[in-house]
Amino acid sequence: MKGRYDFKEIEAKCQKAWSEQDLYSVPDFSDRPKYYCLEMFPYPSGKLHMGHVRNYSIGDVLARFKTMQGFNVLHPMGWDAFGLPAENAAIKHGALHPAQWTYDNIDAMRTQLKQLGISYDWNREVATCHPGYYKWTQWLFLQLYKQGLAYKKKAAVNWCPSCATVLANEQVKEGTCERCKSDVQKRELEQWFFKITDYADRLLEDLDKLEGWPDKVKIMQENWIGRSEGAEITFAVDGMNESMTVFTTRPDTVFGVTYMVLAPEHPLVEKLIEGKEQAGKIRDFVKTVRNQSEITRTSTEAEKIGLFTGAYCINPVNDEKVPILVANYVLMEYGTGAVMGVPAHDQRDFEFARKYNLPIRIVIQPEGAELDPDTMTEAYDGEGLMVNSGAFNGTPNRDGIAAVTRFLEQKGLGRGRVNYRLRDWLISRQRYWGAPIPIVYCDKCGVVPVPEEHLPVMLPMDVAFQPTGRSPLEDHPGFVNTSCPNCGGKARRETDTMDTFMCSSWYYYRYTSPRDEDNAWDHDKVRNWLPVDQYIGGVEHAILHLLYSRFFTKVLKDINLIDNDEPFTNLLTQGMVLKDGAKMSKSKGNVVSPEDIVAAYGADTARLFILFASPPERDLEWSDQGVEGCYRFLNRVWRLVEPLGDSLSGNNINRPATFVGINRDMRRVTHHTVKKVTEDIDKRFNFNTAVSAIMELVNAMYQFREVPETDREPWVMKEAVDSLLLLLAPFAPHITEELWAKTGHQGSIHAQPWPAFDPEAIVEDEITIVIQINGKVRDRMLVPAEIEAEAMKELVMGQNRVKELTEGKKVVKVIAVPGKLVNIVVK
RNA sequence: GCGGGCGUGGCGGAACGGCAGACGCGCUGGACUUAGGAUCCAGUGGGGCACACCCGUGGAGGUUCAAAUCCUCUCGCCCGCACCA
Repeated sequence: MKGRYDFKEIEAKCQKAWSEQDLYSVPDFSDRPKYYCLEMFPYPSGKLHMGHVRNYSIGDVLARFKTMQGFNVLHPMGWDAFGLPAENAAIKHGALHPAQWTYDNIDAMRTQLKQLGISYDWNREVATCHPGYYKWTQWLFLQLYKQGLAYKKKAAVNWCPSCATVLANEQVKEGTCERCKSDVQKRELEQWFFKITDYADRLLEDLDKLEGWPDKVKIMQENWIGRSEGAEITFAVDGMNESMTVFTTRPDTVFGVTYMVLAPEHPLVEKLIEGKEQAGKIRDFVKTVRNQSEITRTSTEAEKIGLFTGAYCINPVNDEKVPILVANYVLMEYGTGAVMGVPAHDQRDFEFARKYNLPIRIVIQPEGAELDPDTMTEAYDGEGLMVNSGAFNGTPNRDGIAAVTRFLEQKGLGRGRVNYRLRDWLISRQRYWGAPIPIVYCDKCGVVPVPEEHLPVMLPMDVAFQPTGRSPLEDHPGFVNTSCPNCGGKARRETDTMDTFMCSSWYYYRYTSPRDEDNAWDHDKVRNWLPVDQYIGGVEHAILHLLYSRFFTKVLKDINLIDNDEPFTNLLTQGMVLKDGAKMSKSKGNVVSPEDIVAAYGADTARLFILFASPPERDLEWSDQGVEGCYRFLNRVWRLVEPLGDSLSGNNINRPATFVGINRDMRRVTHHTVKKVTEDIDKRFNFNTAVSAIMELVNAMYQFREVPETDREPWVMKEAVDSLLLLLAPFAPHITEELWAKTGHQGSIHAQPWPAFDPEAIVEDEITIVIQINGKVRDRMLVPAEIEAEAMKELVMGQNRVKELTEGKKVVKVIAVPGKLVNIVVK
């Protein structure tokens, strides 16, 4: 027995060599076709977790595979390095600056990634908290500002009391902060927004172009954008020079309006109640609702409460006077903040009307049934003919939608309108550790964007971190006080920083020009590399990061900074890593540390297990015994290949003219494995079955080795060994590199071309087919592989066993599937 | 409530509508050993003396010569959204 598999030594040696040779650096332009393989960059939280290992192992297999297939592969890594944890750590540990904390973590995690042997081009590393990066984040803000896509407005926004900052809608999950789970509150604040709603339609329509994205993600984005077609209708307030406009998807039911409802925050409320006896009660109600957290406010179970304002408005289609209410279930943020109540045909309105004894009027009558407002138990939202609707009586309601809209348009009281659930992206954050918004406020000139040549607006390092709930920047006079770029007078800087999702919306462009000091990126390089061919990451970003990135890309295309209109051609969303059926977490105490696994078994084993245990989209159940199994497999490979040394590398190994018997069989397995592994990686991302196939190859090679030496062709063994190492290389890059050298090859295995299979070698002479009688397997037989259906039938019907089993029965039908089976249907 | 996904051995998981359970783990037996938690060989869905045969992919129907796979209904679990007018 020669040397054993010493993964520690091998992995350290390989990583050193790769680094010294700069093996994974990639030129921007090449004769080879380009392939951009990208994994979502991590937040440098401290150390890698198994989810990272899975994400980056998947990406690395693809990157190495595509490189071996002859592509010029861009495979970069960086750090989503601005964010709250750094700042919270500073508040907690006083002495540690967020920058220090972040860069320490980056160093630790970079080391870990290198220990995993991931083939990144580290020359392109970026960190979003570096001034050389956030200069361009700020620059991009200015570009959006120039386009009128960045604006400031006062609005009721989501406030997380624990994170002490506002949040975008996308960052609120079920009324709670997606980061810390605190109940989110509503606050009336002036904040910076990006006009993502301007792109709602394009973001929606272009989902159809994304054939390489999982349907699940596309559906989630579609639902999030939430397009709905309908109409806006304006109702005059009775006796006042005011009006209220509602959005409805059912203008065909407008004759059924029996009341109107305003959101508590609606500006009209105060005007309507002023001087009325209800005023006090309503003001109290509005106050109570406003103080409710998002979660109680929007819960489906929350009781619907409404109060009559004392005011009425006039239904424009029939001049009826209907009461105006204020109710907690109407949201100011959606539509116009006001709705019309049609209890007969909307379930919510129905329940509300029953509760408050509001009239119910049928205006859509289904065919073959008679709705009765007094006896109906739920709203009817199906189709039918319009009734009680004046000139529209008898119109099918589907036609009525357009007809009523047209009628209102003619009278100037309404118009067709498309509404979106998507709201503008709130990007201000009242926190320190982020990119400062490059805006200055001047008493004379107002809001002034920082001139591009003044960028970056540096984030000061000398700030005090106190849990005050205010951004430390506010208390930093040196930062706040500045001069107006316009008039030179005294001015104040914006002290809010940008949402970190802004930093991550464009990093994949920066990788093409990571050190460019004069441009966010080089246009030619971006044109060459983008879009990303394969993007890999967790499904938790289905809406957030992936929607923002699509938005950014469309804006950048519109201002001719890039040519692509979608950022990511193909998307792979990997499943979670579970232990004992649950997500790994400190609180559950079921965390398996990548460091421990790498120390005990090596990076190759860790990678192999994670790829073998489950297909990538599915959740993966961690198994220590499964890891053991992969470690055993690599040892098995080692024991098979290592003792051969360079015995197969000499010139004395000649290719035989023909292959017969056991040699032919071995070759068939080798070439079949090449075919299977290639297809599993390339077409299906089924790394688990690819690894299985490689294991089968190894099993076959062990069998082959047992054959007397006189019967074996060394050339066949050499072919099998070379193929095995090449196929395994993307999965287990270190052991294969070492064995590649030991078996007498020159150069890195990772620079070799991917093996091709010979279709001739896979061809079988004879195959076993299945004989079924009435669909049940009854026998098998060996037939020539190329046999036709008719000949197959004849052969099968001549079998003794078939004769026995069909004796005395009537053969109704015989189905023959060449290469597979014959099914005899008997009675 | 709406939308999406998933249910296959003891476990992770394989199966272009065509042999259910590849591969791995675990388990059982054997070999080699001072030893075995190394390695190698054999077996391993259930029933059954059986290499006959029967049953078997959450459940109930259906389509088909043939269904884990397609269709309908149903149960269970997971994920996303959630008063969106």
